[in-house]
Amino acid sequence: MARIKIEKNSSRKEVIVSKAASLFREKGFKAASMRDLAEAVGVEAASLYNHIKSKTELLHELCFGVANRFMHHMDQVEAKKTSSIAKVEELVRFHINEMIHQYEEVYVSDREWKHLSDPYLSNFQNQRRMYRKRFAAIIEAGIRNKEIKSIDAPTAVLIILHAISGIESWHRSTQKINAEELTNNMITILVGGLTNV
Amino acid sequence: MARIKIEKNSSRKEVIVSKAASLFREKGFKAASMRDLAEAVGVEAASLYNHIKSKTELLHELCFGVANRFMHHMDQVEAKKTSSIAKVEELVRFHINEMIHQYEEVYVSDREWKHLSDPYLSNFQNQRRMYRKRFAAIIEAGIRNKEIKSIDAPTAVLIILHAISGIESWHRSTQKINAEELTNNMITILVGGLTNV
DNA sequence: ATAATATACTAACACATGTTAGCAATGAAA
DNA sequence: TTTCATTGCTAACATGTGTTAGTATATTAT
Repeated sequence: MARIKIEKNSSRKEVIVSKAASLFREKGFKAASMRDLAEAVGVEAASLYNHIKSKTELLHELCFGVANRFMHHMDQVEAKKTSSIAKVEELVRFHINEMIHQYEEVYVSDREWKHLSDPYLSNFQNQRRMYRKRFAAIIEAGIRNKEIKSIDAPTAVLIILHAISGIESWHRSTQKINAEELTNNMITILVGGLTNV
Repeated sequence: MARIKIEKNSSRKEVIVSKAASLFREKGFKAASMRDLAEAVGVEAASLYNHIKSKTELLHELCFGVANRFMHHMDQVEAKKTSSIAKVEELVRFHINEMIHQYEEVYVSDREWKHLSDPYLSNFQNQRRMYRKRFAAIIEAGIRNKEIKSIDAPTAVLIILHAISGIESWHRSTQKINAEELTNNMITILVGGLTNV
């Protein structure tokens, strides 16, 4: 009988969620079937239900796992007593890092949240809106004290977040520059592009 | 009997493709059913097949329609005798414009092409790769003659294209700044961020 | 060793899906 | 008016889906 192999400090459910992340990223939530997932895990489809409640639960776990990490990081950044531009850079660096090292989950959370259903859907959308509002507020503070170019803050946030999600293409490309170089280039363009000269 | 209404200069098939764009954007290709589409068009599902060959054909039409427009525009821009930075700006403006005014199609082409199947899939991916290569080449030319900051050109392309696709959020947001202002802000950050000072 | 719990399997269900066949109504051409 | 191609409808199909029931096996605790 094929059992799900676990590393130490990880439950079988976590294995499933992790494989789900990779599958949902590859095929999309709707196109990825529980039978696909079962095969990736090395078990029959029905067996998955000893560990999870539903397919949607997998999406919850992924989306809110990511959302919570970002929210928590935002708390920390806001609490700091650094310049606005330094805060922006720290947020950007965190995003880039997550997108590089927690690629699958972050990607899925970003692209597949549409398939959540209420009340999770509304909840997630609210968190997202809040996060962006707080990000924009930091940029606006920077504009007021002349650290940052006078631009529309929500637009800047939109550009930054989506630009970073472009790291998806980097992951898929065959001739990758290394991660550090990628980070530096992105910081140069995104943060450099905002900074007042 | 409910007939598909057509405006002048547009076939019934075009009406279907257009409604499909809006539906695929809203729900995703996989989650949007032919019965959903039929309802949006005002007809029974089976009737759609008098006009189209398959659900996938709808995706082809959308993806390659968009890809062809962008390729054609790239041809035009390359042929010009302007500065590199002017070419970049023109490409960016075109993208922004398309993303504002042909939102549904461009969005679907960008997010749902994964569900194409070979040989269309490979073909589409190639076109995409080519487009980005040509875009990067323009930026590299700009770097060589010092118009543009010395950065990794493929990374810059990745940032620009994904940032623009963020206009999706603008479409969905309730408090939109107007389109012209949005365009100017994006040009400022993206093109301004590249320009050598 | 025995009991209890966790985990897997097979079989099946109810439902949604894309699509086809065959036929009826419509509009344009003669 | 008759003819013919267009376009619509109903019914049905084969297949894939998420999920449950019931049962067998493996692991852990006593």
